[in-house]
Amino acid sequence: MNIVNKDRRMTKQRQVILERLREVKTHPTADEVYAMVKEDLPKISLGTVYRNLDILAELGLIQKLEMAGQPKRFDGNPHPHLHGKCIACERVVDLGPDFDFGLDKKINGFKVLDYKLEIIGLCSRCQEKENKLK
Amino acid sequence: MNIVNKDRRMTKQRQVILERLREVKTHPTADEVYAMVKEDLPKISLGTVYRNLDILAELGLIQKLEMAGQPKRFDGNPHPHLHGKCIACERVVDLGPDFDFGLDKKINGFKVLDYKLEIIGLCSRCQEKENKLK
DNA sequence: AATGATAATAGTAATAGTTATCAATAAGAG
DNA sequence: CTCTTATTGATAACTATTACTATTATCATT
Repeated sequence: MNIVNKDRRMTKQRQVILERLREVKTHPTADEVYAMVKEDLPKISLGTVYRNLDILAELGLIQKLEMAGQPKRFDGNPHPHLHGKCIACERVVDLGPDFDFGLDKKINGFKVLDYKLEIIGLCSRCQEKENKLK
Repeated sequence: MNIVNKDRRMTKQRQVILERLREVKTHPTADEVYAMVKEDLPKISLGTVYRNLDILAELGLIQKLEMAGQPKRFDGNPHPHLHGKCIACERVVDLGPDFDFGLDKKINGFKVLDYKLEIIGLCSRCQEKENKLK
């Protein structure tokens, strides 16, 4: 594993968290990751999960999604892409490549360095359900 | 006051919270609103502030800003507009009218009903400071 | 393979922000 | 003025997350 350097060690816990997160296309919360990983490592502690999710995000191996007013979610795919939050089923789904919002430009004198775009709506699955009810 | 209806009463507390929030161009947190309002109503409780901020937002008289990973902030201006979060001074500043992102369209089958755009960068004040240091 | 420095762990306490509970109070319709 | 009940202050509870600490495990160096 190439994430090992003088400051970081690859522990079993860190490895399993990363593997598990990569296997899955949902965007689990720390609690959900905890539940998933406990299947392999029943003795792992929740603090360890939080710590490692932060470290893995810091290393750029995963993504930390901070949705407004909700628990953070984690994405095994580290490449930036757009996320949609379904108001019906509460799932967070991938919507493909992010917009090129354009960084380093200015809006009203404010220098844009980064941005977070959160799409809220209905996933295709819930739209179908909605249509059947009519 | 026209906010009064069969379910809502205009209490002194609610009134002061609204007035105070309207006077100010910052985007205070619930705690900060609490401090501001206590000047007029020393006996008000924090719970009352939270409750009324929610109700006022629900009535469309103010805006609740849910920034990713930070305490909620409140805006006395209920009209949608873009906000920028300065990474240097931590202030939230108004950036003028929001983009017309386009609602009810679909992205990859996902029906867009709403969205939240959060700009992160440097406010003009902090850019000046930065330039002086060079 | 054994050693040693120290990163990481499990378990738990602590914190921040927010929401819920409830008896007492007060808005405002009649 | 009276009555209904929304609202309040005070406080407990709750959720998500971070901090603390003695013990354990990784891994570079022997």
